[in-house]
Amino acid sequence: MPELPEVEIARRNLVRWFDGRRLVRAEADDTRIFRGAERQRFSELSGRLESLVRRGKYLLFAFEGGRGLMGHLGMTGKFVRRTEGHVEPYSRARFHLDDGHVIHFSDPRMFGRMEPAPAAALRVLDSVKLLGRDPLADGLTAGQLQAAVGSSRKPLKVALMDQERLAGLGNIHAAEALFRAGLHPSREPGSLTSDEWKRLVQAIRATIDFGLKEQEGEEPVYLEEGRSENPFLVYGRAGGPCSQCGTAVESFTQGGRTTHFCPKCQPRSGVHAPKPRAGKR
DNA sequence: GATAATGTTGGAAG
DNA sequence: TCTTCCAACATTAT
Repeated sequence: MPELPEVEIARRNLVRWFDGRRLVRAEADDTRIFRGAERQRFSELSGRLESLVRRGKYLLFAFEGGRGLMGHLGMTGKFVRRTEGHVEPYSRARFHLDDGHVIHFSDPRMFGRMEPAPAAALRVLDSVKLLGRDPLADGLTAGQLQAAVGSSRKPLKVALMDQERLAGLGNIHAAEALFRAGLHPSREPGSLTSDEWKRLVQAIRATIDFGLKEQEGEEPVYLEEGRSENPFLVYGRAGGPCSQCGTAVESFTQGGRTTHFCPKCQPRSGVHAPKPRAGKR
């Protein structure tokens, strides 16, 4: 369920877990997380973790000896640290460290991905090289946001989730950022005023900061796991009161994903009349 | 049982 | 060719 903040927390945890330690054995099950990649090269990884870079929702591992790994958590992937001998459910790949710990890549739905590649080649992997600016790693100004997203003719929220325009926002955090900015998800990117771009860039920062605070800790905490209440401002609150004005939060489908918004705090000004949707056959 | 879920991709349809 | 839509991936939770 990882979007930028969750992946960044995963990165920080991994850096901490690897700090001062050596990878003594890497092994992975034969599952679809490798897609077309060469799984056997996963087991060639070893030694110190020299760098771990996050680009959007992707993690780029560089190990001693120039070997590397691209990782993506998909919808349900996570890295957890266990002691040697523990059986981790849905563990798909494992890093055995020299301190008795095993870092598992656990992913029940296997939407995540692993691709071993020379460390120097990671940034030019097809899926990585096309990524847009990363708001946290690269910084983001209102002008840069406008340049990246303003030319899209898709609805604003869909454009924000386009990883080639802006890397890292997913369904939850795009909705949250739009709520914070008071912008309707269906706004046309080209119609935003410079004041609205400023509001949006600040909202994106606030959303990411909130997500980082929300997720920090030893274990990845996802919404459905032991989370007593929904920590988000609008996401998942359809039918409930808006946290700001009390109006009922609404939801609709956009770009194949469910979008939540407050009709009062996020007015439709500037929205084109909704295109009549073709009925399904 | 039906439905939907924090992501990405590939192919069909327009 | 470009854009849009949708199924697929595999599992859990409501």
